[in-house]
Amino acid sequence: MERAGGNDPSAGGEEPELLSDQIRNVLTDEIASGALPPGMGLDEQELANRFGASRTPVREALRQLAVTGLVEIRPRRGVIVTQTTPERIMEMFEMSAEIEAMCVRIATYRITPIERGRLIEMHDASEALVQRSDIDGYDKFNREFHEVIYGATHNAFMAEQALTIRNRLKAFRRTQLRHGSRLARSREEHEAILNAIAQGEGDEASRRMRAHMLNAASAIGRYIATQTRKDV
Amino acid sequence: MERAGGNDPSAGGEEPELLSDQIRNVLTDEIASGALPPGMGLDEQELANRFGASRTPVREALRQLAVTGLVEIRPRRGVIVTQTTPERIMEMFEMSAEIEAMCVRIATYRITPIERGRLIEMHDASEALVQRSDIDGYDKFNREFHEVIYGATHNAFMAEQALTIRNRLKAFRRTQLRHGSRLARSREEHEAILNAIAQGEGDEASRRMRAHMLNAASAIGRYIATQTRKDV
DNA sequence: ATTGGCAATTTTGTATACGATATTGACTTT
DNA sequence: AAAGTCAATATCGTATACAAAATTGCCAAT
Repeated sequence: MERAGGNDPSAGGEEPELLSDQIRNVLTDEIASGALPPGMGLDEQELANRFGASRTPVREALRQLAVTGLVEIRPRRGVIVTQTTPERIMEMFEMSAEIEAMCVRIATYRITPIERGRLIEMHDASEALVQRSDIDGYDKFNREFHEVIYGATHNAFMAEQALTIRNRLKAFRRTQLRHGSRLARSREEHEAILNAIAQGEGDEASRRMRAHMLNAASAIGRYIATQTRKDV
Repeated sequence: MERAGGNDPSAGGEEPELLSDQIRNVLTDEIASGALPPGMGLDEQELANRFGASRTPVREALRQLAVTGLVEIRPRRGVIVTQTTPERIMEMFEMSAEIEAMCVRIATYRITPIERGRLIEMHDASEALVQRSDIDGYDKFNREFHEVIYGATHNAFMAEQALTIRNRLKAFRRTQLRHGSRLARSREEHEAILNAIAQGEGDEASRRMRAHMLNAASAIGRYIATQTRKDV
């Protein structure tokens, strides 16, 4: 999606940060983090006051979030944080798993030695994180690991889409790797994937990636099943 | 993307059509159809005059289109229709092919007899369209055919995403099936896919779908390669 | 003739204003 | 007492107003 869902203040061009963009980014984070829970109504004037701005940039931000699906706009009835049912969350996780599987399959056939080297290097370094049970550190590594794979598809559009979907799931992945055991398992799965890549077995890498993603998702799924029951 | 890129005036709820939504839909179509060519600047006041509205709803529409990637906003420097390079178009086609392949694979394992019956029925009816060389008719059938497959994944989120990507490629698929021969070939490929589905061979259906999509894309690719060279 | 800088103009980004629709609460009626 | 109706209020959608930044055109200087 271009620089869309974009928290992308990089891109050398040195573009000015518009108020509406800042507001959009803050709201994105707050929704993803759960600070603004699903179903909560978002009053334009109220948000405007909070940000010290007028309704105009707030409105623009909300409209953009609606395209992403983060909020829902009912004409003349206000904006609410999208209520995501457990079923839909599971659908999103499945989609995410399939996308990752797709990416790794293509990446297997196109990855360069340099990229593969970087993956292996990152993977090696991750062992220390597991032993330290450094959850936040592993989380960061994990994200980068998957992003390198996106890049190795050498299809920028695909990489963007994959990242967009992954980001969209961030809100629900929050509670994910909170067990050290999952950390170690995750790393083993990464290794299995890397082996398949090294042997040029795209389909096998794809299957292992799908399993990897669904393993991660199932833990969350059990949590969500109990957690979101309240507002369904 | 929810009801995002959404020309979706259905959804029983009977929501009022906002000016900003109407403008967004019109602009979407005009960009997709090429009436607003890539690189063209979009002046807010000018558009407002054209639609007999003020700048406010026009701005909201443009901001939403930017999220989709149809237009590009350079802060304080105006809005232009996104310049899509031939490379990127090919990337989008590849992504589309992979998504379709992914969907049909999952659909193979989950499709209901009723859904399969509908696919076969549509496929049978399409023979007449081929013989008549009814390109527009076949185009419509083709879209529905693929949408039924999306639905058969029984993953609404996946179906939405697939449709969003497909719609986004509409602009570049315009010149596609302009040869009767491609029409017949397309139908044969559909049949091969249906056979794989019938036998429960998800991976095979997936491969055939990928080939089907890439066949369609390659014809366009050759066209685009010559056509878009002007503005690169 | 070309390039550099400056002023005028245009256009964007944000703020404010206004009309219309939905929501809320009280009151009446059964 | 419960339900329906109507008025008051609040909030949304759009229009207009204003300030800041970028583009454009002109003039001068090399």
